[in-house]
Amino acid sequence: MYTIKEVAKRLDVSEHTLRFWDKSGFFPFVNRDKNNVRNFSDSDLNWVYIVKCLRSAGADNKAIKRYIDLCIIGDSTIEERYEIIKSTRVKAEEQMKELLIQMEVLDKKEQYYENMIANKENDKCNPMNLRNNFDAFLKTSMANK
Amino acid sequence: MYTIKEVAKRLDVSEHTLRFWDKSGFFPFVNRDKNNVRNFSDSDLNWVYIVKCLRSAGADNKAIKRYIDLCIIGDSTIEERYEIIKSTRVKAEEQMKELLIQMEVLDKKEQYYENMIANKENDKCNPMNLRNNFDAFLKTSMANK
DNA sequence: TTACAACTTGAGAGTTACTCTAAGTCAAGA
DNA sequence: TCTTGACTTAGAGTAACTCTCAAGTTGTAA
Repeated sequence: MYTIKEVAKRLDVSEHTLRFWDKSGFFPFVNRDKNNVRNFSDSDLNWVYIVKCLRSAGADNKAIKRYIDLCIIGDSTIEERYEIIKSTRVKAEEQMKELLIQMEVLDKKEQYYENMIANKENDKCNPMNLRNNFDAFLKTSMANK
Repeated sequence: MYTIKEVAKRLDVSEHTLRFWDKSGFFPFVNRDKNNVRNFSDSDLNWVYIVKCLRSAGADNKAIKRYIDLCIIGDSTIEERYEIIKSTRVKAEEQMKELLIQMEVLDKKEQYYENMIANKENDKCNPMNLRNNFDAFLKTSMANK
């Protein structure tokens, strides 16, 4: 059995978010002790992890709630649950593709700046570079006004 | 030259979001015509794309604004810009890793449901299955009350 | 020339999904 | 007994959109 703090730590989801998810009806099976404190079982932990996966793969909270409600209803809802999972998977794949392209763009930018910084270091004694630094200083001073 | 609509279409960012980004100071170079209509040049388009990359890679709007302000100041800010790009890249990589694991989880779920659905089809004439369907129907009826 | 359709604009309200704060309950240790 | 710390809820605050609306401009068709 796990407290909300332990679940937060294990699954890297904030306690705030876990309470918010609980309030949203995402954890219908989590028990409370006599002081109303949440007691997460191993299977609850698994459940929370599924919610996390769906969420960060791109499902919105409405879809997640729907999925959970369908799970509670039972076997007759398998097709719709399947559709929710499938469309979430598609969203995750789209995210991945976008991310891959965007990471390449960032890589190029990173390299560009690395070159700039390296050249600056090499040119420390170059009078033109001092001139550039002075221009940059002027611009900065003006921008800070 | 492109209108906001064309930019929205080309870069798959809504017009609303583009106006919001403009209001947030993300497009300091975009010109307007005599009727105050935005006129995006090719280099503006590129700029918007960089903003999009930074955003979906995980930079928040504050960091993006900072990055843009640094670009305007000029060469003296290269180090800080480099740090922003680098940390955004790290965020993108973390997102990727998470997404990969989560996609695997979704794949397994998807397969599980595919099996369930396939078995259901095969067992149409099995009396036990009819019994299960009836149970599911009862549960559904109760849940809908 | 007028009417309308299809654009654009900014202001500001609404939404989603957290994220944080305040005020309170409870149990264990000094 | 006091204090510390973990938990609780309700509700306010925030980020980043997302949408609605009234108003202005332009092109075309009657």
